[in-house]
Amino acid sequence: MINIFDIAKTAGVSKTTVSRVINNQPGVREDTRKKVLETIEGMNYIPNQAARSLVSRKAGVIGVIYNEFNTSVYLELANLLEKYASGYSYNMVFCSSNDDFNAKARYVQYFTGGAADGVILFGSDTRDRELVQKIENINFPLVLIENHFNDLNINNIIIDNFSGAKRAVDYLINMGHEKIAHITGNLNHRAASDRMNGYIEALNSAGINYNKDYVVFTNAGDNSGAAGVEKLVSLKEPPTALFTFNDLQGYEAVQKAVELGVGVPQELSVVGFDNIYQVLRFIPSSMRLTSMKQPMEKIAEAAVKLIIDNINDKSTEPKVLTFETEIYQGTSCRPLVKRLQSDVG
Amino acid sequence: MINIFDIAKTAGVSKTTVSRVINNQPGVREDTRKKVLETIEGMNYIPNQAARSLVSRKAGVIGVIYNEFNTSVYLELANLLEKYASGYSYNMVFCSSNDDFNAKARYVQYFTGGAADGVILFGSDTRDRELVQKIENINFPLVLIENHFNDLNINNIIIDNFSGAKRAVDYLINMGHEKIAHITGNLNHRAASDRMNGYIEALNSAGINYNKDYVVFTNAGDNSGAAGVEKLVSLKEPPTALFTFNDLQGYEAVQKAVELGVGVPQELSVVGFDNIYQVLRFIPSSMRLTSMKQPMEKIAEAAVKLIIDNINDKSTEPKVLTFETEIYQGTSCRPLVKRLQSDVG
DNA sequence: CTGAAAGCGCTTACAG
DNA sequence: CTGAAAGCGCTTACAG
Repeated sequence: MINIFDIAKTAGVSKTTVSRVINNQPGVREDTRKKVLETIEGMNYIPNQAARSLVSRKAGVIGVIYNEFNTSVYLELANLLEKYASGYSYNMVFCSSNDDFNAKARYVQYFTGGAADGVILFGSDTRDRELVQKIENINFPLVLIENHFNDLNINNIIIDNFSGAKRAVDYLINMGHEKIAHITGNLNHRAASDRMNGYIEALNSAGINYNKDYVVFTNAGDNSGAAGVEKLVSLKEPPTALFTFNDLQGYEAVQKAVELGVGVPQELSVVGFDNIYQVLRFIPSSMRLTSMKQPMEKIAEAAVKLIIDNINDKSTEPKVLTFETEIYQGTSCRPLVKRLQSDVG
Repeated sequence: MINIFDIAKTAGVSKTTVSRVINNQPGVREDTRKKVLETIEGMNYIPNQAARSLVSRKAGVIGVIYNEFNTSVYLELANLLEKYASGYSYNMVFCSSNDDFNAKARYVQYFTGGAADGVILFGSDTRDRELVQKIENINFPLVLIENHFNDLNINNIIIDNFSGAKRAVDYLINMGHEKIAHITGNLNHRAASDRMNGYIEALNSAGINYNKDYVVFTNAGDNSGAAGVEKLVSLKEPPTALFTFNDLQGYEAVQKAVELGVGVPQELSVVGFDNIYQVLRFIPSSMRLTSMKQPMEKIAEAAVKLIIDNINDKSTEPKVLTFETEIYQGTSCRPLVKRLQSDVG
């Protein structure tokens, strides 16, 4: 393997000069620089990353840990993170723990051992607490995205699920709906309980009574949206609108409702959460679910800024940034008023 | 930052002994090992990755470069690569070039500079040639997946698009179809021309004449499937079956055909390529496209094995491994024979 | 503008 | 079973 000394010898200069050229530092005569660059090019020299970061004490890398690479709104986030990091001349590298705690611990050790200058931990997993604490113990730059260790006082970027859910249900209420159902996620997860509470708050604010028949508790697993809507439409007084914990349940609910002869949006308006369609936009579909959309660009920008600030000054106070969702109006909702009028008329 | 010397001093042993413990090497008395481990734990010590790889000349890392993280069948591949690498005690780290050549060059430099022991370059991009050659010049372990620099003699894992396409069209022929159309991809790309040639070969083998009206040339862009099928169904003698370059076109074609009053599969059978549904399986849909499926597990396993073999022995001859696709039978095809019989009856 | 020397934090022979 | 010493390939003061 060819190293900086080989280049120095061939170019007839010192290692120091080669180093200056590699790092684009000033104080090298133009012809010297040129000669060195030619030698580097000619000998296919690539500076050793390990040696560089060992001595400079920085890797120029931000590490991102995912639980899994899957088709979700957070896949888009990866590309955006890279884009913003690139603007700060940082490399952004990703890994997937494949939902294996040991693998995640391995990647944390890898990054915190100096392979990265900071770590972004993405996604919610209560088992992460121990790892998060380890990272904090060594005062290693860290940003969480969508995680909830509120007691830990760390950089965290979160989505305002409560307000988003309230806004979703307000949207339905403003369309004249009062019989509004909710299919929950796993209420042990913060996102699910927040969305559930937003649903309740919207009803309360509008003076609509909470009807326990209209709330279907699920763990957000496969088929939970379909099973949920099946229960709801079989009620004596079925709801005219439905807010689901996420889009998967929303799409499932739409499909199942139609199968059962309940038209969407004619007889049932549906609002989901996440607007996953932005990831799936290439899949043609006649139905576009109305949903709450997360501001991915802003999230990526903030995450990168936060981690870099933390890298540059390790004594900064941790920040918690909250982002609001906005409604995407698809084709799965319609005002209730008009139907009542035409029924009367 | 606390280092191996701090641990050695506190534990009352030498750095060498600490190193042995860190690396699980034999030749350390059990109580010594225990004492060292406790010291490491108590002082939150994490070995410096840069120093380790500088001296050991290995990173324990395989780098994977994507053009972009997006919702495709190759997203699943990422998780599988991690899984297999993990089995060999390698970390698998990923990066996205965001389709920016400079960014890709930066990541190549990063990995080949010692941040990784080998690189897997994923996806087809003719601009990659220069980078591939650079990596080859320094004899750095490299595996391409689905790329086609046939002249370069490098490790490559490819899908047999020709045979796959032939098999797809054979499937339609065996159902009694003869009027079989094809919507192409961008024929400048190897995958597209191979699939096109497989289509032709299937027709030839069955003694069916090539009908140029049945072939719609596209660049596989948005709406190419919809536009293609629109042309086809307006022919005097419209085809009874369609093979599309990929699933996106397939799904588009199905939807557009139905919109135009052409039932799928009643009046038109459609076969796609890639079986992207395995990535999208959570999206409920009443239609499941029949498609050619790539053996992702085998591809991931082979890629990891190939790169590790190359890391362990840099003088091995490059291998080109070809994988066959298999048909996934969805609900978008049906035999022509039955319809003819019922038409007659 | 250029270079000699020290040192980053480890692992690896080597010696005992 | 344990440790002293050399050295991996760089960058960073420092000196000139």
